[in-house]
This record gives sequence, C-alpha cells and structure tokens, in this order.
Amino acid sequence: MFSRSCEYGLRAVIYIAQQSNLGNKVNLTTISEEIDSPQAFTAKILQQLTRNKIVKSIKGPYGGFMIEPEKMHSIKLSDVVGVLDGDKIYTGCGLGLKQCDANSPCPLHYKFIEIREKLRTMLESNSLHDVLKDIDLVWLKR
Amino acid sequence: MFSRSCEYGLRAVIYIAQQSNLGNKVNLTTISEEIDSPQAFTAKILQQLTRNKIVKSIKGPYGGFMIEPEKMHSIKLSDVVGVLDGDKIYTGCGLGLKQCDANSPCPLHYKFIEIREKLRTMLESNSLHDVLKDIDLVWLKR
DNA sequence: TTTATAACGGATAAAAAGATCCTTTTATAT
DNA sequence: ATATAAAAGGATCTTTTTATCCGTTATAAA
Repeated sequence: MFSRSCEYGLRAVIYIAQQSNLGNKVNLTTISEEIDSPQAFTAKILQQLTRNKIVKSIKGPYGGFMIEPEKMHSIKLSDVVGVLDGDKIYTGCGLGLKQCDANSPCPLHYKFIEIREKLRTMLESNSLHDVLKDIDLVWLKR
Repeated sequence: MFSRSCEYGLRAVIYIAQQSNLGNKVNLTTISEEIDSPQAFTAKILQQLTRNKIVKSIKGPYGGFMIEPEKMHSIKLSDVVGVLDGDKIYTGCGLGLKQCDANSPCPLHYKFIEIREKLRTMLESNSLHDVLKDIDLVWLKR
C-alpha cells in the first residue's frame, strides 16, 4: 500500500505526536528504537517531514523532534502520506495506465475508484489527534 | 497499489481473455503492443502466469497465449494478483508492522482493515468473465 | 569560550524491482 | 528433414528504493 519510507514516516509521526502530547521532545535515536526503524534512514524521512512543516526539529543538546500541540487537529494522515508517497495512491490507475478517468475509464476503473476514495477519505478525515485518542503505543515497536 | 509486474499482468490477462473469447490466441509481441508494456519483461510475467495455470501457452509457429473459456468464470482478479504480488496487500499492516492483527492491532488497524477487506472482496468477486462483460479494450493501450 | 549533543545534508552503498539479451526448447508447415 | 516461429529460461544490466556514513551546522550547558 505505502512505501517503506511512508510506513516509517507514519509510525514516527504517530510516536512523536504521542510524546508531544505528554510534553516530551524525542530525538532520532529514541524514535528509531521505539518505532523499530533504521536510524539513518529515519533521519532522512524526518528531514522531509520537517521541511514540510509536519514536525518541528530542534538542533543541539536537549533537542529533538516534536509536533506542536495546536497542529494535532490540522495534520491529517493524508498530509504525511502526501509528503512521502505523493498522491498516486489516490489518483493512479489500478492497472497503471497513464490516462484513466471518468471519461476514458480502464476496465477496472469503477471497481477501483470506490476503494481509492474510501482510502482517501480515511486518510483525510483522521488527524493526529484522532489517531492518538485510542492508541496503545506498544504496537509501534513490532 | 500493485507492483508494475502486477499491473502488466492484469492488463495482459484481461487482453488475452478478451481475445480468447473471440477464439484468438495471441503472441507476446501482440500482447505487449496492445497493453503497452515492455516485451521481454512481459514475457517473464506471462511465464509466471503460465506456471500458475492462469494462462495457457502454446509453443512454436501459430503458438501464443490463451485462456481456456471454461476458466473465465473461475479465474478471479485476486488469482492474478496473488501470483504476482502475493497476499501482502490484504494481510499486511498499513504501518508495515510484522505483528498486527485483531488481538494486537496497530494504531490504524481498524481504519485500514475496512479498506483492505473492500479491496479483497472486489478482487475475489470479479472473475475475468465479469471484467469482460462491459469493457472497451482500447483503454489497455494507454 | 569550550564541549557536547543533536539535526542537517551530501555522498555513497546495498538491495530490490524493473527491464533486456541471448541461447535453448518445442512445435508447425513446407 | 529443414526452416521457421514462438515460448522458456538463464544471465545480465539498469533504475529505483532502501539504507548507511560522515562531515557540517546549530545550540545549550558548564
């Protein structure tokens, strides 16, 4: 469904969000341990998320990553996915055709569109706040 | 959503099925032209589909690929996807966690499972016959 | 002001996916 | 029998994705 990068990114964001809610900033080492991801690679992903204002980074001692509490409602899962995987998951054709839309649909167009729209809606309607509401973070470690 | 291989595979199977319905066998060159895919790579994919009895191959002059008419109802899209991409699209965790299921769900488990089940149902309930019913094959060329 | 810590960024490496090439095998028609 | 057409299969190459390494920059505390 998503690329590795995007999976790590989502896990990282959820973890950082949860810690930010507790008032903690977290550094790269901790993040990659907690979400079980390769550290250097995770660093690259966090850089992208930082540049795109999803997370905030603080350099230097006692630095790390955090998400501003006031953004918990506005940042949607779709924002994270959008930064890391783009929008091809919503817009792309199930059969990989370049041109496939309502007025020139591929054989499976109408069968796929429903699923893709459901996915889009899910990602766009769930904010970090929503995700954190009922969460058991242990699961990010597996 | 699917790998390139799987996209080509689905396009090839749909095209072969349609031609088989018309009583035609089709060779690799024709297939890759009609579905706009790299020929040699498509050959590899067709080999896999042949080994897995999705398509039938006939060697030698006047040979090619076909799908036996009596299989049009029994071969589902999920069979093609299963051969080429496996079942990770149904069973895998949205966040890429190895262990994620009903009794140890990841933070997004219940949000994803609905989408995945919808996809599975769609692929498992659509046979080649179903797909061919209302199809405009021109679209496989784009 | 020095030292230590942590993110940033560029370069590189490894692995996987995508794609091609070429020889071998099979089968058909002449 | 021979020539030819087509798939099969092994080896290899290319591109993309995933992952690592290391020097640079920023910052906080002592």
